[in-house]
Amino acid sequence: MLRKERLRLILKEINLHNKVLSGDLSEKLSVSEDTIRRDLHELAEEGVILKVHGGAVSKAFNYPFDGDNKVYALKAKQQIAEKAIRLFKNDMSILMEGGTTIIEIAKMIPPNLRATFFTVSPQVALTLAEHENIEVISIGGKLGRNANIHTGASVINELAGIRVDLCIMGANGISMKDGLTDSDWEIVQVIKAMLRSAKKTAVVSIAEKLSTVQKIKICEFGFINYLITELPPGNARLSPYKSSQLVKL
Amino acid sequence: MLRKERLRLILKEINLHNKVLSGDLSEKLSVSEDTIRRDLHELAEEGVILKVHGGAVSKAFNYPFDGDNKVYALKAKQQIAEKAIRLFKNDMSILMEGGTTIIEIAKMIPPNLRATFFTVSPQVALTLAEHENIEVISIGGKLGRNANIHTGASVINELAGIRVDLCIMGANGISMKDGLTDSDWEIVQVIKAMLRSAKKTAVVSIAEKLSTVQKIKICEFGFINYLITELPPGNARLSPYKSSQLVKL
DNA sequence: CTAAAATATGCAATTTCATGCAATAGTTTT
DNA sequence: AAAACTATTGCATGAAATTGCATATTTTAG
Repeated sequence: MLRKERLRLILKEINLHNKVLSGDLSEKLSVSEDTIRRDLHELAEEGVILKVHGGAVSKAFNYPFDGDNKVYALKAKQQIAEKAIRLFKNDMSILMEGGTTIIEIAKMIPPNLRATFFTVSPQVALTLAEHENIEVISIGGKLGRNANIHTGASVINELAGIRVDLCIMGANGISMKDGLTDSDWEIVQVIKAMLRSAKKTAVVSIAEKLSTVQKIKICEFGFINYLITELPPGNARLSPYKSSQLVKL
Repeated sequence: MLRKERLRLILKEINLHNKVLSGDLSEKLSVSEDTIRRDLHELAEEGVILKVHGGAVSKAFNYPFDGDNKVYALKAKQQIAEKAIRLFKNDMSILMEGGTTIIEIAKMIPPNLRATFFTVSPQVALTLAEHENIEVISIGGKLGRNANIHTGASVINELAGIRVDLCIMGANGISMKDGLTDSDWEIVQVIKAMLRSAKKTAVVSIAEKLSTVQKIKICEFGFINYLITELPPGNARLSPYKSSQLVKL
């Protein structure tokens, strides 16, 4: 059998079943596993499959959402993400909310970080799943209408049962006087539960949201350990925000 | 024999069988392998074939799909989706597994359908979320490494607590003799739990997977109410599949 | 942490390939 | 028709590709 022929069969098998094991292919195609590995390596180089320990998986299956969506204020959010990942250390457990900023953080996690992530956002879960060394646990529940966040009593329940080192959350309104606020009651309930589950909490937000207030209160600033914006920590617009334990990044 | 004539025969052979071996041709046409190689080289220069180590393959043979992130056998999966949504009625509760076929179903749900969907797949959840009138509930848990499906004890637990009208699932291996099979133990556990939670079960699969068997058994065909492929229900390839309650779509 | 599985890498045996060369066949020119 | 010339072919040789095995390393699972 020609090598090319074999490569094509492997590709077909992967597209058909979403994943293959080197051992199975070796048996089916009557070549050594070494050869299969070399084949998979080549297909992965071409970018048509995704090689994993033990075999390979279909790429289309793993990235069906690599879309065209433009993110508002992407650059600022990436700057925020760069700062946020400095808080991550090996073997931490980290709870992530949802939103475009937090997805940017998830994308930017260094590949060698070894940690456990909890999240209430399917998008964040999928983004996190692309990293080899991290374990992803979705807190499931009713998918909220407005934001793509799991909400409802089951989420609150599950969150009550976990304890993480760090919680990363966004906030729609940030002001020193009124604390963190949002406009969606369901989401506020979830965020409150997240706060209770975390030893430390970081709030990420583009500067544009500073000094804005939404209808529903999440918490006072006293509960927040880190405030991360795209501004340098010394910027005048951040000077109103201070509390005994607040660190600006 | 004229060289031109030989070239024509070689090309015909490749178009017929999608591949040729230099050795075979040498024997069949009574010329040395060197000559065959020179012939193949020339045809490859013209761009009509693809020369590979050991012989040549047809150009169309090279890659079965064109794009980057295209779904394999998309058209067939869309045909399946069209049939599957015929099972959906207002006010049903429906449990969906994951996979590219099921995502196509989720995309194709009619906008006016009013129903509750449960799913163990973040991607399916997000796809479902685009429909106004349906409620989406994620069954959360550890995100599996191979497929993007929530797995683990918590998923089994949660599934044990729900009862739905219909379960839509894929299967990697389908055969009348061995029933439904898959290759991932974690996923099989989840699917088994899904089966227990559903009053009726539909299996969707492209015809290519028929008569294939994977390592781990999910269940016999007797547990399945609907088998949905892209083939018409009367197709001969479906005739082996029959049980007292099985409906083919 | 430890043991088992999977992987990467170097190596050797085999097969296939490219190239130069000479012999032959076919074509053109004289 | 003979000479000159070009194209084709087979063979020899060294280069390159392919594959399986041995071994060291990495990854995974318990």
